[in-house]
Amino acid sequence: MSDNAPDADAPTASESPQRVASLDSAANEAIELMFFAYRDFTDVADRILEQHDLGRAHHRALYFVGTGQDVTVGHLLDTLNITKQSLARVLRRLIDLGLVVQEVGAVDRRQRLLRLSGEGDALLQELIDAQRHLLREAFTEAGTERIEGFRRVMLAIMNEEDSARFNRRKRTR
Amino acid sequence: MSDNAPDADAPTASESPQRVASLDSAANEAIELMFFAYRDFTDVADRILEQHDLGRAHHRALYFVGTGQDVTVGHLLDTLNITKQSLARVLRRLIDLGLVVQEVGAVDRRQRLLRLSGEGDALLQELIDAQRHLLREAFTEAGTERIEGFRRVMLAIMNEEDSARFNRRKRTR
DNA sequence: GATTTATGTCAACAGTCCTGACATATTTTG
DNA sequence: CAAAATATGTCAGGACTGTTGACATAAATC
Repeated sequence: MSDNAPDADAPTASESPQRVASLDSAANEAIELMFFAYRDFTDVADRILEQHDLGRAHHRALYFVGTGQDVTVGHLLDTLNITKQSLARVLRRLIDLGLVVQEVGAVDRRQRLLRLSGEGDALLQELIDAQRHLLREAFTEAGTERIEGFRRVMLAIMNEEDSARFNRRKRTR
Repeated sequence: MSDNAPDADAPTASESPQRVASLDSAANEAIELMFFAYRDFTDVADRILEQHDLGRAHHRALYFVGTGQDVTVGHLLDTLNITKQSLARVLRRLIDLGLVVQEVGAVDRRQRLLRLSGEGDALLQELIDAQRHLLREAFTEAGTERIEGFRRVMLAIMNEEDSARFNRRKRTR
């Protein structure tokens, strides 16, 4: 049997059984953390959306239209990872409600540039405020020095495509 | 209650504008972190579920049946926050497929105690493995010393009911 | 001019969630 | 014990969001 005495600071590639086990149990716990935290995070927005008879799909479209610049239908399809038809239904509703407006692209006239109307922006801000408020309270409760740990882990959970997109979006703004 | 450095969460009169602003921008960023990380986290399970023609709802039911003990229909309704009808459909499918079995409660014979069959457990393990693997890699990539920050923030994002349930579940196992 | 690209739309189907009503068996309570 | 409460199951019907595949138009590109 191999010696598995607790070697708390063995820094090398040698993964001690304990270290792997604790990584596993942290990961097991994290499966549930993801479930419950995400549910409650979306719930605060859902409550607002309900009042406007909109769903999560509308929220997502509104969000990425409102926080991006020169967002086209194609960009949105890419970001949301849904089909044209799914998006079309959602976008149609938002446009009919006057929350999103379309403009013919200046450079490429096939494109439809999407942006929020005043009303659309007001709703989006309401949604963002609610989630931002929840997260701010969480950061304060957890201790602001823990934000970076949260942030790095969340980034690492994303696949490359998404973290790349994420950084691209961040840089752009 | 508070176990923090004096400076970490002094919510007193001295909230500097900078501090609030950086908290806000961290929270803004976190809105997107939640979206992308959760999507990619669920994606690894979705790919497996697809092969069995099951959806996320089945995954959740399977998960909480498999990781709990003496799980009843009522418990599941409570944990999942869905209606009886939604659960019934999902559970019916899992039972018909032989992944979940029911037993009449020993103490209360109105209850139906739910547990996984061998097949059900095998599938659940496959799902858990996939997500655990993703999370382990993320922890390693982010640095294991950051797990605690992630963990605390996620716990703080949850509402009280869920963090209480969460801790109850943990203790129970 | 032919092809590709960006967008829109139609039809049809699936999964998941909801509400409300009603039925049955069992336990608890007055 | 009879009545009320509880745990579960089921039916009807509606809403939202996602899918596939086909087809149409306008504009850009080769």
